[in-house]
Amino acid sequence: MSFQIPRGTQDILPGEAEKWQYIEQMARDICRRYNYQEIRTPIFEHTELFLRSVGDTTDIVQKEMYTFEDRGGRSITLRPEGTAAVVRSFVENKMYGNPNQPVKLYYMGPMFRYERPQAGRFRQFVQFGVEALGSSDPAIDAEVIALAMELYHSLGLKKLKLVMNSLGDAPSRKAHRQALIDHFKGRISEFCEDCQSRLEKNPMRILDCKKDRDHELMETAPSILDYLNDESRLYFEKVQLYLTKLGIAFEVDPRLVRGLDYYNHTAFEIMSEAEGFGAITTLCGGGRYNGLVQEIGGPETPGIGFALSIERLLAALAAEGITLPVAQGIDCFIVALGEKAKDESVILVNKLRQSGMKVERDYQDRKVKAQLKAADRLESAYVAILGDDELEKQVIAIKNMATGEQTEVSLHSFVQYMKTAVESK
RNA sequence: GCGGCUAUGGCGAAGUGGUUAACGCACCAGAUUGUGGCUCUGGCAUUCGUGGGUUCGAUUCCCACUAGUCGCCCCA
Repeated sequence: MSFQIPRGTQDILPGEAEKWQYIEQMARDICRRYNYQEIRTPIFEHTELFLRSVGDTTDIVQKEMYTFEDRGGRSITLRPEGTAAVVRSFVENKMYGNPNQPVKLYYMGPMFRYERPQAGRFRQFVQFGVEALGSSDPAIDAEVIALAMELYHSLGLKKLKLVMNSLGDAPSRKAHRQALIDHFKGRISEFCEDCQSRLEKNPMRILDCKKDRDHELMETAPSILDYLNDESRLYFEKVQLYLTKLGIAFEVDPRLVRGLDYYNHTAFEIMSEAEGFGAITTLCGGGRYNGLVQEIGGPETPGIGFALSIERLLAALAAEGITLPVAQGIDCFIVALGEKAKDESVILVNKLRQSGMKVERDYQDRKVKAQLKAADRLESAYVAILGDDELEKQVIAIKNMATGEQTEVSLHSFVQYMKTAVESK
């Protein structure tokens, strides 16, 4: 074997690609109805953008970025997530000056993270995400979450869990942070190495630790929810109220901490609860990032968004045994026998296609039997057979593959006959 | 970045330190010289991920590499 695909990447082959198209189409249609517009940004950005936005203490920045120097000596990074670039573009193109606020955007495309591949984890994966910039109305938080849920529901997923938390605003976080440090400080030596280093850098993440989750101090640790100031608390309550009014079930998990530094207030994850899904169950993650636009050099602008992986969405569909209604099969297969008939079939195939039908023929010089077999394999609804006999009479035989019935129609009425047959099917 | 398991034809899968590598599916041909889905017959891996080692001999034993897979960390 001379070449193989790079680790953690995948070819999406025919048969599978149709599912992607179906999902993408569904996502676009939902965005249209929610009035989110597509934005396409480059696949790479200046490294500095991600250091600033994602946060240089995060795992993404510390060990997962595809960073390289280009020929001009610039440090370039393949985007590990979508929000940074959208915000960069928002600022660079002065979308904050757009009279239509908030600016509601969506994107779909590959992201890159240098990781060990695993079930549901790839080095190149596709994210669909939305960002709403310019509003701090809790209704937009609920709208963004509803949009994600609608996509999953419209594809038939049922076994989902929406988990919510509020990370609060800056003063709330600061107070909570201090409370956490005070809580763990005395006995931090009883915790894992990671947690020990988290104590000063980001004590909130200790709560998220899988290793030490049973430690008694975890139970009694101060919850962010108790440290939210009035403004933050009311905001979170309003988001929950709206979700409830929308009939979207959720649970509040005060331990939910998102991996990127830029989040505040609303944080949420949508997870699959399907049996045998594997270790990674997060389908979608998102939250509010009110300081990010300013961090990137724009005016103070609130924002909220989410990102979800199409790969994991497909895995969730598979886990729930859902088959997407992707069209398969063709309308007509033209079997041609003999040189003259083959010459004629070139034209007939073209005519059918131009009138909207999905049509195929033989290009392998196969015998009748094999051509019929090929038609069967392609799940063709009809087969049209043209040989010397038919050519002489200026007719063509049409066989309904489901019933086996066969009739002859004149060549000049062939296209019209096929059209009505296919449409009435 | 760390650990477990795996690597045989287009796919699934058995197998043994020794001159012919099961089987199933798919595919091709024929039985049916102009008609598919069923049946029958035949065909289809100078070769067992790559490289090296042990051995008289390795697909089978050992090592490395690569890849897949599952898990840890973390995330989408």
